[in-house]
Amino acid sequence: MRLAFLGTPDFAVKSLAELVASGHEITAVYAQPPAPRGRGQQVRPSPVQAFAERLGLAVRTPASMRDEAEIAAFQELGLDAAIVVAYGQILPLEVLEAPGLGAFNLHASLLPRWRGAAPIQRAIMAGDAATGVEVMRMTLGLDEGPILLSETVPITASDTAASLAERLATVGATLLPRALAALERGGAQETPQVEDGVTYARKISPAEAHIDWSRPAAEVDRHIRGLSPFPGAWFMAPSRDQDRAPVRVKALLSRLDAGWGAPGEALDDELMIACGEGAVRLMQIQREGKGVQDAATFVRGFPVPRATRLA
RNA sequence: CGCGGGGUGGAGCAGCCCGGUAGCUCGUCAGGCUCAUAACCUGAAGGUCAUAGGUUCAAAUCCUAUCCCCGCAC
Repeated sequence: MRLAFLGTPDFAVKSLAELVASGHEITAVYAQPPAPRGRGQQVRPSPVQAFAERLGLAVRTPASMRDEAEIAAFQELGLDAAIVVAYGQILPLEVLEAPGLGAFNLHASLLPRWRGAAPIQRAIMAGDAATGVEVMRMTLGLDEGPILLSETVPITASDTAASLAERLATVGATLLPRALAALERGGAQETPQVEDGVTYARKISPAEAHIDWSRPAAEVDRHIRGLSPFPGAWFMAPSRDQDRAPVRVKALLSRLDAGWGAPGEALDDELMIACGEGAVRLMQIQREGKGVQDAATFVRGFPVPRATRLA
């Protein structure tokens, strides 16, 4: 089929790769414009753009798909279908209706649960036992279109947003060629979303990343894993010298542990921290301005002895 | 010229502000203890303190330049 692929981050790269591998003609790849990123704030292309260019695909990076000329150019492509995976822009109706078969989106949740921007993080934070990926037909409403294909993916107790996203991206990528194959032979079944159980996955705000040790350990643990690695749940740890300012530290991986104490109190020398109920053990740590370290390495250079109070 | 942090024995860090040649936790090696051990005890090896200049009686510590590394809200 003659396709356009719209996507931006790493999550979308596997999908594009699968579509290419399954022999479809990728007429154009759309990605968010290159933005200043990383050290030196150099302008770098997004993962999808970089990948597409390596394959020699035509890439367009319009600032807005609402632009008249962009819409016209898109309509000129003569597409059978458009595939959208984490593109990062709301698409106007003209774009959704331009391809003969329509536009389809890969979404990382079991709709109608977690419509919106941060479904993976929200699913972990909410303690969902499973989530999934779905291919749906795009409509004007936010993630409200009918579902073509769906695959459930369990969430484990050691999943972080990163590890779960990795699996979802892999599974999701395999769904796209299947959906297209069904569409091609006219056998695609589109099931409207149920009205019940609609939730919205609000964008993660930096403010909510601060760990509240007074919450139950299960919640703290999910909070840490759901926000890992981005933006990273954090807390303040007192410096070795008392007269030095406390240090901001991110917890990137944790697990539940058995222990009780005042919220935020270290219950041993190895980062078992008391919560409102129970305790968590921090497994992976990142100090302000530093790289990621496992707990043992971190503690060697930054002791957090029993009875230390974290905030 | 976007911003910030850093380069100290194999690892992670302290020491630098208030100059006087190096410390902590771990690892390694040897010996001991133990039924045994990643546990414990004793001892040892291992560092031109990123590089090059400068100031000074004296620099990891102050000044200058260079190289390299790390982190920046999707």
